[in-house]
Amino acid sequence: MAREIAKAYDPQQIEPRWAEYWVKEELFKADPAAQTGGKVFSIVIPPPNVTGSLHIGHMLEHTEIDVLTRWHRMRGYNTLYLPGTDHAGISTQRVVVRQLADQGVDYHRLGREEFLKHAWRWKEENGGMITAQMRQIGESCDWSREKFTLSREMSRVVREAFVRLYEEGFIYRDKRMVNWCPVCLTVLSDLEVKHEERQGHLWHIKYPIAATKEFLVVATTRPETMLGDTAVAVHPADERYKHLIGKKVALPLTTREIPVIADEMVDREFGTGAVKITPAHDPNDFEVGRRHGLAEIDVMTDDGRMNAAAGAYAGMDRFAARKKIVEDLQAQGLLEKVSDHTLSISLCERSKTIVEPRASTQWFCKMKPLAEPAIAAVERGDIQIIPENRREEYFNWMRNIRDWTLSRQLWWGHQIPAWHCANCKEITVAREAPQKCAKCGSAKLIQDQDVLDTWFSSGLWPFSTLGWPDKTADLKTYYPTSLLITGYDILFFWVARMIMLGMHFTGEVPFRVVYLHSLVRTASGEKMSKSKGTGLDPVALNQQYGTDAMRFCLASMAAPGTDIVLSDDRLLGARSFANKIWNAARFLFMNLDKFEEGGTRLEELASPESRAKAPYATASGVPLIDEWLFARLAVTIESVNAALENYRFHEAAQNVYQFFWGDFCDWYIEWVKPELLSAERGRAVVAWKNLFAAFDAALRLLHPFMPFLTEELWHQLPQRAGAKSIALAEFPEARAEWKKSAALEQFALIQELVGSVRIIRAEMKLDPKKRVAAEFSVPDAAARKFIETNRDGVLRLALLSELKLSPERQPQAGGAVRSTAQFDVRIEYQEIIDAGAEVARIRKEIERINKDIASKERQLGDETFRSRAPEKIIRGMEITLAERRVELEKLAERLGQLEKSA
RNA sequence: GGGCGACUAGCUCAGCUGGUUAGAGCGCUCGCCUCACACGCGAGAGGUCAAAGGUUCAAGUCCUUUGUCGCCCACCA
Repeated sequence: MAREIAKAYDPQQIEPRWAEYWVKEELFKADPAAQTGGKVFSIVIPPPNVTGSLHIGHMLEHTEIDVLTRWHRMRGYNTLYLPGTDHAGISTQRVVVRQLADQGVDYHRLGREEFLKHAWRWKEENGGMITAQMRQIGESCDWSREKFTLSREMSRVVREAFVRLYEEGFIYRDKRMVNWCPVCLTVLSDLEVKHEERQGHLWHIKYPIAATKEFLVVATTRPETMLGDTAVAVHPADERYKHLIGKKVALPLTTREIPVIADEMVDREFGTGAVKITPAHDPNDFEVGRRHGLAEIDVMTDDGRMNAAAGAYAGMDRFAARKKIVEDLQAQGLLEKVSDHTLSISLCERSKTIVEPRASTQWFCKMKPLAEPAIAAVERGDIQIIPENRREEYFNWMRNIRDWTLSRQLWWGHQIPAWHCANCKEITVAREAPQKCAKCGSAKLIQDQDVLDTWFSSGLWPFSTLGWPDKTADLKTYYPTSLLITGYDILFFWVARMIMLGMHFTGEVPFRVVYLHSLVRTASGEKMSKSKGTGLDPVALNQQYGTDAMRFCLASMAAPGTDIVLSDDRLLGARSFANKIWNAARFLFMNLDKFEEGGTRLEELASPESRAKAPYATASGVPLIDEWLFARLAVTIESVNAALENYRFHEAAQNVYQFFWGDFCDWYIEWVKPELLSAERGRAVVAWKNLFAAFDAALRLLHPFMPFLTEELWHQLPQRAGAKSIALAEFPEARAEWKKSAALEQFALIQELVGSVRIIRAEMKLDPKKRVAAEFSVPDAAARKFIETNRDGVLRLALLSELKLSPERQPQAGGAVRSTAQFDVRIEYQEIIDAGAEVARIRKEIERINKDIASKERQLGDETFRSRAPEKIIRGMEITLAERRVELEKLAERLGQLEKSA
């Protein structure tokens, strides 16, 4: 029965149906009992960045993940998603903090419990939204697992990991220089600090030398920190200052006197060669201070204002204080000069405020010993990093790794499992809250208020989600996982730490392959970001183009190594492709009744046994066109598989596109149309069977890329009883009996035949409806034979009224002629063609061929080339050369005729 | 200061381990509303592969230098 489907593909009508269906039917639920012959594909999924909604970057990532997962699933793997961890903890907090601020609530005063209530509520609401959006874009993963993240179970895992690392001596507590954000009121890891070049000043300040009228001039970019100076350092070998070492200088604006010390770290060339030392506010100075036993005077408050130690400046904002101090110094004549200076400032990645280096007591993790095995694993190839060039980046960072600042002064996150004794200050690190202090027995224990960097728990994800520290069946089956896909921007934040922690705790790598995808950028090349307002909204694009189009577009642009700039053009192209598929299906559906009248049940054809029978033969064998199409299909399947195996999504997409549009639609459907409607029943049925088989295979081939569209069409086609989803159908196999290279060559010649007539028609500006007679001269007898068998198709596609075949080289003049090495075609037509243009064209062509011939003759005549080049290249070149010569000869002949008749 | 990447048709980009006439999509030109599709069909124009050297029988592809743009890392006051 003929089926009506809409005239154009409307994603808004189709797509919403399926996302929920997939999840409801639990199509993507891992099945450890599945008989997969040990074929397991487990994939670690990065978290959606829960700052409100998805952005287009997620689309790329999840398209890649989903393509690979569906592809594996269709090929009989037991597949498992490990949904990404909540690294969004901090961004969640940021959003909630902002919202609270809008309501006039101070986050820091709120307290942990109260704040978490707000944060959880927000996360419930928005987490649900994210899940819905993920569904909408075709992600079939069950995001409810994400709730695991901050659950009690996860806390247990995090504590376990923390305590173990502590007991093994990796985690320690220390006072040292850290990056402090005065707005977020927390310490930041090095990775959370961004650097920026800014135009600043270098203030030269005169420090009076005690008991003299002299001054020692120091240069600084941050005058406000001078209030915390506890020394001035010079280079020990600096002749200018040697005599001052050990002397004292008066610290201006204060009553303190500070020593002049000698330290190698001073660069004699920079500034004045004398450096003020502020151990509490500068990393270098901190080191120097420790070496020389200097006091560490912190002159600032947590929120970046001057504290009591700053004397008269107490209470002022650090930048206001800077201004005032400079003014005061000037007033006292202690400011020698101010010069311009370009400096690199440190900014908090989130609040964009200038980070204040501060000495502070924090929790740290020793990284060197964790990094070593992680480096070795990548060196050995136990973990493969793709693309290759990121390996170096990984090594570079890992070899220069520094200890990791674990603690954060936030309410949101996993609280550090350490308890401080109110009595004796002893710290107890434990899995569960201890009853009393191990040292003094006091019961007055207070848990450390700090939380762990979210990347700590994220780093445990590949095994914590599988049940670690217990030895679970999941862990055994799915760990090490097969693959991690993520953006290269979190290689260090997340990937490196998962490798280090994974190897440390499980003794095995957490994943075999790390595929680092590109970042999607805006037209102006910026990284897409919500906060900058440069992100494309996937939901809006969804409305505009459809998810399948978006997915296909992203996949086709996902060449590894370079970033992606998304454009409307590409999206439109992908939408057109979706529409093309839809319409090809529409063509099938409109004529289904004719097929079914033939007595074959379509649903029978959809069985694997029937699929093996394609292509079907008529009484006279399998038609060339069908052999050709299935040969092309086999080639396409093979290249798609190869491409996906190597994460070359763009190649896979391109191959599918080319096959479906170029081969299936443009040639196959056009060619078999009349056969489908043929009065000859048997022939029509065979044509339909093959068309159906090919289309069915093409749909399955396309499914990983365009899940919605293919699911819809697959359901529209009759399927066997109990068939649930195309996602569970087999991915097409490149069957050995499909690979007919002869058919590929033969049909290629026919395509050329048709093409050459079309060229002539276009050049002569023939009325498209006007059929003309063509004369082909084909010296090769075998070729003449298969052209003869396929005469009808050529007649139709080339719009010919008549087709003459001769074995002779075409001698006659007149009409329009086109030649290749294999054949000539001549079209007789009374209207005179533009002889001048034709002559010009031929001359140009001759020139090109001449060049080519000359270059090949030169190479083939070269003994070194002949002795060194592979046989295949030489043979190929000889054949091509022979063909070129024939072409040249024909062109010259034709040119002669034209010139004679002119 | 280190490290990495990009530079190929008007535009956006492919081109994996060097190998016969460098590709695609969009745009443009010409002709078509041909009963699946104008989100379409057929044809065409358009490139000294950023520059200069080098290695090689052979270079868009490997090496060196230069230029332009971008990114990442780095505690120089």
